[in-house]
Amino acid sequence: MSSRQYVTTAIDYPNAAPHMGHALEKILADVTARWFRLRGDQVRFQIGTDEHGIKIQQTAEREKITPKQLVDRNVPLFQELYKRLNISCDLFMRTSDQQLHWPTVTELWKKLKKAEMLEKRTYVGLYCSGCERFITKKELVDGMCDIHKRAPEEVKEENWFYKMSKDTANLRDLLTGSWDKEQYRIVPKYRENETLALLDQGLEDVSFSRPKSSLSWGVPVPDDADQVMYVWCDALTNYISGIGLLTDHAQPEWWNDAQVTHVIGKDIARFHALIWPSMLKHAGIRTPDQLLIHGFLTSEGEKMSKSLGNVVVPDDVISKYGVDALRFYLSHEIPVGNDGDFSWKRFGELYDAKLRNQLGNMLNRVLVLLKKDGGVVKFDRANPQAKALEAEWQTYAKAMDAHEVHAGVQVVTNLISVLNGAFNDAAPWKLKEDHDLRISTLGAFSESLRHAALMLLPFMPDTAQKISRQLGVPYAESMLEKSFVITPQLRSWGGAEGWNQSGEPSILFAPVEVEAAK
RNA sequence: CGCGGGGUGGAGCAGCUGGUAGCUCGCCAGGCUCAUAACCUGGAGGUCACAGGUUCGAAUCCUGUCCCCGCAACCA
Repeated sequence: MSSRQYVTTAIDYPNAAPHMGHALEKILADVTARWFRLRGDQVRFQIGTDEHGIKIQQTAEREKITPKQLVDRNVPLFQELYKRLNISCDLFMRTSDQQLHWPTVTELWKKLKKAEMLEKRTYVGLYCSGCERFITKKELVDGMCDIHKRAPEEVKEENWFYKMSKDTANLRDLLTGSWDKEQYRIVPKYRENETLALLDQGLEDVSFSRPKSSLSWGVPVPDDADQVMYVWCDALTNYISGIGLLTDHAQPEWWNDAQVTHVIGKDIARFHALIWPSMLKHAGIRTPDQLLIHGFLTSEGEKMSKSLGNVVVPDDVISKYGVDALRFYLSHEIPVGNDGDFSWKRFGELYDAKLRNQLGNMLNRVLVLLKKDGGVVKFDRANPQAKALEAEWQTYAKAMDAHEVHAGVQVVTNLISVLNGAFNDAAPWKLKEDHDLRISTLGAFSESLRHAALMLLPFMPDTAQKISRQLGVPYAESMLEKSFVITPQLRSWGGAEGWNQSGEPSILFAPVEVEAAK
């Protein structure tokens, strides 16, 4: 296990406001990054925006502003959302950043050219003015664009092409075995088959640039004033421009001596699995280690779309239920890789059942009784719960290491459920005569809750801290720092040193009014 | 034969490196009363889409069939 971790997400395309899908990816990546830190790894975590391209250019034209003005207006929407979501990134990289991003991109292009992977060709394609893009022969129905019912025109243009077809065999080796001793793995495993199927068909060379006349908003191709880079060399490169590779301010330790994890959506898996490692390899840079692929979100069982009017804005959810409830929902409900659904009804159910009635109430039951007895935290070293917790920690860590986030969070919800049952059996409120037994019983439950809070730290950092504060755990104030580590000591029974007094109980998750059905 | 995902008790889902079918909500009956009208226990309810096959044994692997949904239109 590497002790240095570099985690990235896909960079978002800011030609519209962010929605729930963006939140899903960042939260998944953040949970991963936080888990790495908590287990003691050194972590660098980067997100950002992909700001170039034809769509941005067109949207800007429509709104009669410059592309620069458009992105400068929209990018803060993303940055503010991620701040609210508690995304613990170290850098937010913008591809329009000419100081940080462009030098690496330009240098990478030069290297690929020197490696003879780039070649200028005349591209002849069928252009549909309705789609405003080139379409393939396969998409034609009776020689017409099926969407706009009109015949496309044949258009020629000069493009730089990247000779990816040469790497078909190498990439298969990389993904299934190794290529020059380097390995690149897709998680979850079943997503790998999709990519391998593409390899079976043989890879085609990919277009890497556009004439300036059709795309002006982007990074200029070096030594070719008429061409602007297309998305691949520009956007993918953010992962290494963020750490300055190929420049004089490079921090190569975050690439060469780290485990590199790219967190992305299933739609762009093929580019990250194929083009990206190929580019790196030919530029003399090692390939990444793993691709963590998540699915898409539907809204109330249907595809999220503006025309259906069911696009869920993360801010609405946060305002109503709080950030941690959203982080919990997305972590708990959606197995990594699978598609998931956002439903207000389900959200409310989960909030009430798991967070309010189970977790919040459990904490309150213990602390209120404890307070009546003066809040002294004292418990026996030997306790049946200690053994059980050890097993829970193992299951939890195993799930988290395997990026099975939903399984990890379920370890905690199960634990809380078991505690509620055990609390009923122990019935400390009935132990009126036996003061010592009452204290040690309540102490043991407090200790179990301390562990639960530690396990919740990657998913719901603020809540984890609130619980710890209410319990009066001495390390509560420092547990949100990036340097905080869940040591073997901390995860052992009675591992919180100097803890002997509980804090003030308060409501963790308040009831939320459910609006009448519309 | 485009690619892919899925069909599991009333609803929504997990399980799918094979061995008595789990979870949340809802329903019924008890218990408790420390707690956020919260908590706990028990129960009713499923031939795990269908048909074959492999196996001592399949929701879980293989083959075929039937449905549903994504990807090509803002959108991860």
